Amino acid sequence: MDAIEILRQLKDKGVRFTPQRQAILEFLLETASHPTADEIYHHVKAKFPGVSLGTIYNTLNMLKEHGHLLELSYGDMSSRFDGNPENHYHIVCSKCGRVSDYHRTLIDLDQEVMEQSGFLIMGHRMEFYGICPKCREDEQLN
Amino acid sequence: MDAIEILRQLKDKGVRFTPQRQAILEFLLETASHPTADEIYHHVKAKFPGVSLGTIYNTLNMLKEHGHLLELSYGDMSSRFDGNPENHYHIVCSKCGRVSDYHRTLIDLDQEVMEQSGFLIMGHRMEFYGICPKCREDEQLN
DNA sequence: GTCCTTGCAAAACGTTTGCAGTTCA
DNA sequence: TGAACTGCAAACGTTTTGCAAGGAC
Repeated sequence: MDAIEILRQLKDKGVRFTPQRQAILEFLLETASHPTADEIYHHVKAKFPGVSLGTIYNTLNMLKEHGHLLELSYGDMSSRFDGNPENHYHIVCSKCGRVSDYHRTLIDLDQEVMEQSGFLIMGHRMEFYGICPKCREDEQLN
Repeated sequence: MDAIEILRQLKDKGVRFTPQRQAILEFLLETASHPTADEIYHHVKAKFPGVSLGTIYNTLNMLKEHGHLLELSYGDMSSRFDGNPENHYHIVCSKCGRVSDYHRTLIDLDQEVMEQSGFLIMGHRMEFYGICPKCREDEQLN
């Protein structure tokens, strides 16, 4: 599903289609880099020099509320955003902060957790923490 | 392992044993509530009226660096801290923000991820998102 | 005695809010 | 036309930093 299609669907919910939103969403869908709000801001600014950070956050929060975006936050740095929020997993480098995707079909635990906990489970997130190959290489050189 | 034992171990790494640190760590170990820094601050303040928030953060960061603490952050609120960071899982209520533990021995994925990704995996975190029983009840009443 | 830690205050940072003007439907 | 959105700037809450005084070892 591309940016235009998603925004058309959102129109039915009273969300307006604006060129800024299109640019933000297109960038999120085409990148696999889990960008921060600031990185999105600078990228969109190339096309729309007048765009503001407030608009970026406005759009990110709107997309998050409608389930088109996953926010990944880690106490020591700004949030990163993942525009492909279907169930997949992340590997976070504790040294450089890079976030990689890990593609693998895991067992479907949601149903089991729902039955055991009484929660109404909407989704899940799984993350592995470690040192990425590049940082391990750097460590060996020093 | 209790607070005193952990702090004794840290002494070998040049970390000083202070009563404030003991109080913070004791609270983290005895509670299952995943408190925020501010909640820890107010709790410790009962014993040490002069303690400052800066000291709380100082201690939390020190414990995190030494692997005695897991920081759980969620873009829309302040970080929560888990003083029992061995592998277990969380269920986060999207309405009230409460974090519950989910105890279950999962398959050991770390080794597999390590082989497939080239990362040196140190640990992982798994979280389920949904609505807790109390909030579901509240919804039905309204 | 040394160096780490504390408490305090100020600063920094990411994010949100308020508002006047603009744009989409 | 009217509600939603934009850009800007100010505000907000959490976390970090700088520094002088105090405490652990």
